Amino acid sequence: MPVRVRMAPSPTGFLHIGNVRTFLFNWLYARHEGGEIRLRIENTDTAREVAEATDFIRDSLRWLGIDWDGPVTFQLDRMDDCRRLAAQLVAEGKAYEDEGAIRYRMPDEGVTAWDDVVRGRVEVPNETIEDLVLVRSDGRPTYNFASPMEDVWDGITHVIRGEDHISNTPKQINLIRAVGGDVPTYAHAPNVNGADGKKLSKRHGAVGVDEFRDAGYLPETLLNFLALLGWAPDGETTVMRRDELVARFELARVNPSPAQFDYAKLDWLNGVYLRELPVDEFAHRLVLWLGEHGYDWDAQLVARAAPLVQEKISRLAEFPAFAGFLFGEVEPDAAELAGGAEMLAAAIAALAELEPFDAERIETALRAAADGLGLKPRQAFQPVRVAVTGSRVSPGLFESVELLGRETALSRLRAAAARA
RNA sequence: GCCCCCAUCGACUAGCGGUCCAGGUCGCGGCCCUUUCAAGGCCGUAGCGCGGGUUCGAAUCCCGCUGGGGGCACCA
Repeated sequence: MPVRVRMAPSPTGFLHIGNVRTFLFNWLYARHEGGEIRLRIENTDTAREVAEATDFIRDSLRWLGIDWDGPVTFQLDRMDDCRRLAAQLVAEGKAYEDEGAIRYRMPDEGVTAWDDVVRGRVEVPNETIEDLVLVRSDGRPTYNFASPMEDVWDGITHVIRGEDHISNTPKQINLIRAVGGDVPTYAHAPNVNGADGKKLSKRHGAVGVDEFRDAGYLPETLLNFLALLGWAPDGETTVMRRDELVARFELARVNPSPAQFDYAKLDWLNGVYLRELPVDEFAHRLVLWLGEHGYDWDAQLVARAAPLVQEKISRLAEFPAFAGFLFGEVEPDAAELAGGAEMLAAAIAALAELEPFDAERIETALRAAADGLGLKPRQAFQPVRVAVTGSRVSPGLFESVELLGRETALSRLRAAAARA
C-alpha cells in the first residue's frame, strides 16, 4: 500500500517552528517512500481568520520548500459528514446523546494499544478513557472526532504528529474501529523545547517561520536544522541538503526523547550555508532580503559588498550593521579615534593621489604610511577603520575603502582627523 | 490525583550485550593565522541520573526509584 501522510495545522495565525518540524518529518517520510502528502487545515473552531492564516501557512511551507500533493482541504468542509456519521453511531447504539451533545461510548475493559513507529508498543487501559464528545451541542464536531474520520476518508496510512497527541490516539483508534475504518500507523515525534526544557515559545526567541525568515536564516538551514531535531542518520553527519535528507530519512530512527532548540547551533549552520553559496547567489539573497525588509540600497553596491561580508555574517539580517557604512553616513566615536591623528593624516596623504584606487594599492599605500610612522598594522589601521566605517569591526579595510571610493573615504578621514 | 511518554557531554546526537576507560557536531577554553571581526587549522573541556537484577560481560536487556515532559475540555 502506497504511503500517504498529512500535515494538519490549525490556522492560528503563524506557523510554529515546532509544528514545522513535525511537518518536515511527514514530508521527508512521504518523499523518501515515494508516497503522498496532503495539507489539511483543521479549522473546526476558528472560522474567522481562516483565509489569511491559511495563506500564511501556505507561504511559509512554500518558502521552506515543503510541498504537498493535491488540493488543500478544510476540516470545516466535512462537518456534515461528521454529523451524519455521529447520528449513525447513535442509531447503532455506539454513541448516545448527552445534554445536546453526542458522546461515543468508549470500552470499559481491556486496553487499547498500538505499535508506535518511534515509541514501540503503547498500551492504555480502557477504563481511563472517558466517553468522548463527538458533536457539540451546537452541532460542531470535535477535533478528536473529525481528525480521525478525515484520516480514514483520505486514506491516510501514517499519522506522524507531535507527542502531545499520544493521549488522543487510543480515543481515535476506538472511533476508527467503530466506523470500520483502517487504523493508520502512528508515529509520535518528540516535542521541541526551549533552553529551559519547556515548550518552545516567544520568550525563548523566534518561533514563527516568518521570524526566522526576517532574521535572515536560509530555508535550507532551517530544513537541515529541524530535521536534526529528533533524528540523525548516523552519529557523524550534520550538514545535509534537501536531497540527502530525503534519501536518508528513516521514520524508525526518530528519537523518542524531546529536543531543545539551540539557537547558537542554528546560527552556526546558517553561516555554513551562507558561506557555501556561490558569491553571486549570496549577493542575490542579500538583495532580496534587503528589499523585503525596507532597505532601498543599490543592488550593484550590495553585490560588490557581498564578497566582503560573506565569511563574516551568519544571518542576512547582520548585513546592514556590517556594511551599512557603504550606504549612509557614519558617526565615529571620538574615543575610538583618540591617538590616531598622525596615522589619519598619513592615510589622507597616502590616498589622496593614489591611482588606480584599488584594494591592492590601497593596502600597499596604507602599510607604507604605517611603516613610516613606525606603527604596527594593528595599531595603525584601527583609527582608519573607525574613521571610514564608523566601527571597530568591519569588513576588510582596503576593500572597504575601495568600495567607498576616494572622495567619500577622504572626506571621512578628514572629518575624523579633525576630531582625533 | 489518574493515565501516558521520556532519560548518553551545557545542547543536538551516535551507540541497538563484548570492537566504548563512550564517537561526531554546536557551544565553551587555549594556541596558531591575522588590518578589526569572522572564517580556517590544531589542542582541550565535558556525559551513560540512582538502586537492584539478568549475563562470563551492560550505556546497551528487565524491575524499581528519582527527575523531566505531555494529557485527563462540548480547544486543536
